[in-house]
Amino acid sequence: MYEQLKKSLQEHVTLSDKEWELCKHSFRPKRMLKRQFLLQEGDVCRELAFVEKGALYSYSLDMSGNKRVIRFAFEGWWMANLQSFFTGKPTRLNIEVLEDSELLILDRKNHEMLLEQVPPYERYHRIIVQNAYVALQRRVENALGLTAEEKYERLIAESPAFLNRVPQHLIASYIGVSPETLSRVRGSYNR
Amino acid sequence: MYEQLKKSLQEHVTLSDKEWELCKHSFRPKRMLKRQFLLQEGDVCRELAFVEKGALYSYSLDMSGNKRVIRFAFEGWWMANLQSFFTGKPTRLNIEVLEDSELLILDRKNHEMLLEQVPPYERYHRIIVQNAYVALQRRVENALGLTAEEKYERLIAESPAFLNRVPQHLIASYIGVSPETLSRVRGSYNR
DNA sequence: AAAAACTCTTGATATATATCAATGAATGTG
DNA sequence: CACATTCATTGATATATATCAAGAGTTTTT
Repeated sequence: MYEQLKKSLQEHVTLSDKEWELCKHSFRPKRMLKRQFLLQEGDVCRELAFVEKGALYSYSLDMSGNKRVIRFAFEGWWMANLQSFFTGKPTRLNIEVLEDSELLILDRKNHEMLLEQVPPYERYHRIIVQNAYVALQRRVENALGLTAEEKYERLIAESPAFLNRVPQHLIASYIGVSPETLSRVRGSYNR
Repeated sequence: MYEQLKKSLQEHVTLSDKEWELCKHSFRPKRMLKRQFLLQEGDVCRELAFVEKGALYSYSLDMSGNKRVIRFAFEGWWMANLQSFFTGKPTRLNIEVLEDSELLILDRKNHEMLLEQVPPYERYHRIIVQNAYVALQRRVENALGLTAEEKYERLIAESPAFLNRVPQHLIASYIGVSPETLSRVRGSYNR
């Protein structure tokens, strides 16, 4: 149940057994089924979720009620709305379960306790957020000013794993094109 | 010369006098003039820059040679290409001086020394990157799927300071529209 | 097994925005 | 001060992509 978490921590920092036990017991396991919501628009995000198994995605709804996918999270990834988590303000985002999942939930109090008590945990978190920032910046570069075809090519190059696990219309939303356009881009690809 | 840096640190963490001295002396001051380059495409980013005074911006060049603005940095902000800084690989970005500037430069060795030696510095960095991540995610939301007019409205709402200090064509690039379109959006606004 | 809901594809049309081009204003430079 | 750059505006046109609409194939639900 905690394999992915342990693996993720060990990839970036070294923990004593005692530190690991303290981390481990700060999380609460939670199973969720496809289509369930981890967070809904208007809620305050009070917890961080670590994905042990399965897949989640977050999105906002535009004025016409269309989903605007923000990001996906698979095994070994974190998911939350950090803005709401840190500010305590209601979120504009929904987090929905894409595949039946096993999550490890960490509430704010425990998160802060770990940051204080376990220095490698704070280091881990710095590195994780750093990496997420770099990836996100790359995404901004790919979102602005590219054609639909270029966006799709870059997705294939940079995040091929998404293609097998995520419905095409969510991919379309993620790269900021309509589902029809993505379908046509893919169509012209096969010729 | 170190006012902004001290202010930025104190906003997020508490440092002993000794820790502050250690931080301070790890930086190297550097003056730069408008149009000079802090980093050029193909270079490896080996330093973090903190802006004491002035303004910088980073951008990549698309296939047609047009600038694609990634971000701006004013007093109290950090600037670097983190991807290149952490991986040691050559950057695709240019960092150019927008207004004559006073920078504080921190090389990788000193950065890592501070992370090790000064716990509040690591905490500061975690928080800074966290905040940058939240801001960047907001930007992705604003970049994808909005009309030119909506993008401009959100920029006014969220980063009004940019408008006074940055030429309009760079703003246009930053929000991902052509300079002509931005000009027209602004024009229709004044009526 | 039938019905319902979801997903992808394909076609026709509309539209927002890029592109091309010219002009004038503002700014910097020898 | 003349000259060259840079910058913003405006018009005409082209084009990529959204939107609207229908149908076929899947998957899910009852």
